[in-house]
Formats: sequence, structure tokens, C-alpha cells
Amino acid sequence: MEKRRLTSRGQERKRQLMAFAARRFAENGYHPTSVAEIVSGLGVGKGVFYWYFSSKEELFLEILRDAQHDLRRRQDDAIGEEPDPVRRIELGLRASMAWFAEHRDLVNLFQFAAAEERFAPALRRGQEVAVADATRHVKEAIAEGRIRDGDADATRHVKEAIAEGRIRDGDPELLTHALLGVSTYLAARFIHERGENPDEVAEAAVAFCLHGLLGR
Amino acid sequence: MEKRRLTSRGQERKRQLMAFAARRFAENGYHPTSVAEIVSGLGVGKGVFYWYFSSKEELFLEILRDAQHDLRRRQDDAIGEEPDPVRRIELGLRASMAWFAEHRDLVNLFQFAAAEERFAPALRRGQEVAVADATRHVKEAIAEGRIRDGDADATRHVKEAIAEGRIRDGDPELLTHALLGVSTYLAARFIHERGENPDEVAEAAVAFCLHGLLGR
DNA sequence: GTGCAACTTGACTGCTCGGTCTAGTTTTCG
DNA sequence: CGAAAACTAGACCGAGCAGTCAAGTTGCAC
Repeated sequence: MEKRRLTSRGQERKRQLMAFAARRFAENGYHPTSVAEIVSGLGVGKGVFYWYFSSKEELFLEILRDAQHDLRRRQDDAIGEEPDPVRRIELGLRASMAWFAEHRDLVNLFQFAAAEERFAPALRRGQEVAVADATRHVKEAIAEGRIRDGDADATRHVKEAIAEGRIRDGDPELLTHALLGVSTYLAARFIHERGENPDEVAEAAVAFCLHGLLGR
Repeated sequence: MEKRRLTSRGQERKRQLMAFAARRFAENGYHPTSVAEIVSGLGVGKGVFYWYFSSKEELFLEILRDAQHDLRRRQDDAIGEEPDPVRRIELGLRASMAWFAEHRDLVNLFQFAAAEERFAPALRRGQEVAVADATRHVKEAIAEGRIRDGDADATRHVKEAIAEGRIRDGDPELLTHALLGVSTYLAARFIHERGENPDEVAEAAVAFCLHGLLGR
């Protein structure tokens, strides 16, 4: 992976290629979108593409990296110096939903990457740090006694499960992934698919994640 | 879409093709897996493929339909005649997680189909009935006062949102999709990726969906 | 202005793809 | 049996693919 020196003009070209390709990949799929289509869509020759990227796959990976980096930055900015871990989780959730709303194409690329064995490892590697961070907040909330540790008034069935040790109740990493599942799913269905108000959906997501179906 | 009469031998061949293709699609991706690879993997000629399917795309759609039908049957069987709507939700969730655990390849295909514009509509159409069903249980639970309607002791932030009418708290369909997000995500990460015990993960998923992070 | 690195072009290559088609073989059934 | 229907093989086709390359052009440093 040799580095090239790019002039500012070159950097602009690269950004153009990545932005256009991301849109086409999302609309049309990664495989069905050819390099020829990407370059002709920008009105440039094929040589341009292979000047900036060594392969179509590398282009995709670079788009992925950039997107993950941008999302993470947004989350960090939103959380800031907030001392309350539960509130940090909420802020991160809202920031993610807002980012999802603004970057429909990139969310679609995440989804594709997760499904394709070839790209899944790269996706996971990029998410690891963010997940670890969120998990830290969850752990802290548990330590402060803000998150149930399994002794609360659960349904009979859940109580039995805890009693029998069949459940690692309050496993921080599992909870983090549950948050991820709720936010990505709700963003896809309600914000992207139906065009609903991102703030409203975020509100509902936060409420569900904090209180579940049964509320209190 | 003409129908063909198939002998029992023909039906067996068709099943073979679908099963093998599903595995290859999941392992290798839909586009990168060629028809030639599928037939040679089964040691048959290309004519066999196009005798049973009019195109590669139709094969995929048929696999999708079958999988959705099978999952739905599993959910219905699990729910049975259970009168308690909350318990019905729980049973459906558990049944889904068990099915996900057993059909990793098909779950991957769902994920791919969701990401590809070309297949997403078919996926959605198949899910509609199941979602409508689950939503019915949620509605019933709300009607029985089992599910929060927003007056409960939410966090300050959520309370404000409700007061300002910014949140359709307890929207049944949104809650259904939140359940879907949690179950598919946790299955992918913990059961498929890390090989954890499906029952344990299901237990944790149920607990999260019913009580959220804060439990109480 | 000279020279070199950054950038651009688009024809071209070798290959693989989804799908067709013809010439069969096997099964079913009257 | 005989004929029709179900099934199979695999050579073949035109299209389109990712990636290469030789021949430029542009812009900046000196």
C-alpha cells in the first residue's frame, strides 16, 4: 500500500470519485456498478480511476473507512464531556441516528459490507473501537447502579433464566450491540424507507432502548 | 411465470440446486457466485439449471421466498394459542432467534437482499405479513395496558419529548421493528460470529426488549 | 524555459459471465 | 411397445468486465 503525493487538485478528484462511486454503489449495488460507469459518470477516462485507486475493491474499502471515521467523529462530538454515562449513551444514539439520516448511501454500504464475507472483516475492524467505547459507557452505568443487574422485577420467565444462570444479564457488550441493532434498523425502516422525521424516530429509539417494551 | 410439472426426482434436483446455491451465495456473495460454479459444484450441466429456473435472479428470489415462509411457519408454531400478547411476543422472538441460529446462510441472504435495491422490495413484501402479525400483538398488549403509553417514569429528556408531542410513544409498528433490529443484530454478532449459545442470547434479547437498558 | 512529477486519455486485452440451443437420454403412461 | 414429456449435457455466443498501457497534457519548481 504505497502512498502517493496528491496535489490539492488531485485530492479533489479523489473525493469526487469516492462520492460518486458511493452513490452508485448504494443505488445499484457494488458488483453491478462497473468502473467504466463510474468514470464515464464523471466524464473522465479510466486512467484517472487507476491513478487514484489500485482496484475497485480498494476504492470501496476507502469509502468504508472514511464513512466510519466520520460517524465516529460525530459521536465523539455529541458526547463531549458529559459526565452521566446513561446520558452519554443517549447522546451517542441520537448522534448516530442523525448521521444515519444524513448518509443514507453510506448506511447502505455498511449493510452491504456486513453481508459480503469479503468486506465484513474491514467493517468489523472499523466498528471495534466505537463498540468498545459505547461498551465503556454501559459498564460505567452498571457500576453506578443505573442499569439493571438482573435483580429487578423482570418477568417470571426472565427471572427463572437469571436464577438458573442461563443468562449473562447485563452483559455490557451485548447491550451495546442491541443498541446498534435498534438504531440501524429503525433508521433504515423509518427514516430512509418512509422518510419520517429523524428526531422523532431517534426519540422513540432512545425510549425503547432505555425502557424496553414494558416501560417500568 | 409459467408453472412446470415436476416429477419427484425433479423436485429433489430443484431442492439440491437451491440448497447449494444458498450456501454459495452466503459464503461467496450473490454476484461473485456464477451459475457455472453452482452447476459444476453439483456435477451437472448448465441445462439442468435453466430447466428449473428461468434466471439466476429467479433462483435467488425463490430461495428468499422459501426461507421467509419457513421462518414464518416457525414463529406461528411457537406462538400457538397463547392468550397473553406479551408472552406471544416473547415466544415469537425466541422462535426467530432459534431459526436464525439454525439458518445462518439464509440470514446472510436476508441481509444481502436488504442492501441490494433489486431484491429489497421482494424481501419487504415477504416480511410485511409477519410484521403486521407482530404489530397486532403489540397493539393488543397496549390495549391491555401492558405496554407503556408514555406516562411512565421516563427520563427527563423522554418526558419532555412526550409532552411536546415530538414522539409517537408506543407506536406499535415502530416497536415491532425495534424488536426485529435487536434480534437480527444479536443473532448475527453473538450466535453466528462468536458461536455463543442461542438460548442465552435469546434470553438476553428478550430481557432487553421487555425492559430496556434501565430495567428498573 | 526546462524538466520532472502529477495527472489524463481511451483503445485494448484476456477473461468470465448469464443465458441459449441442439442433440441427446430417461421416465411416464396409455 | 411407442410416443410424449421430463430431464440432461456442454459447446457456444455476445456482452461486458476489471485492469493495462503507451502516448500524451498540465502545472509547478528552479
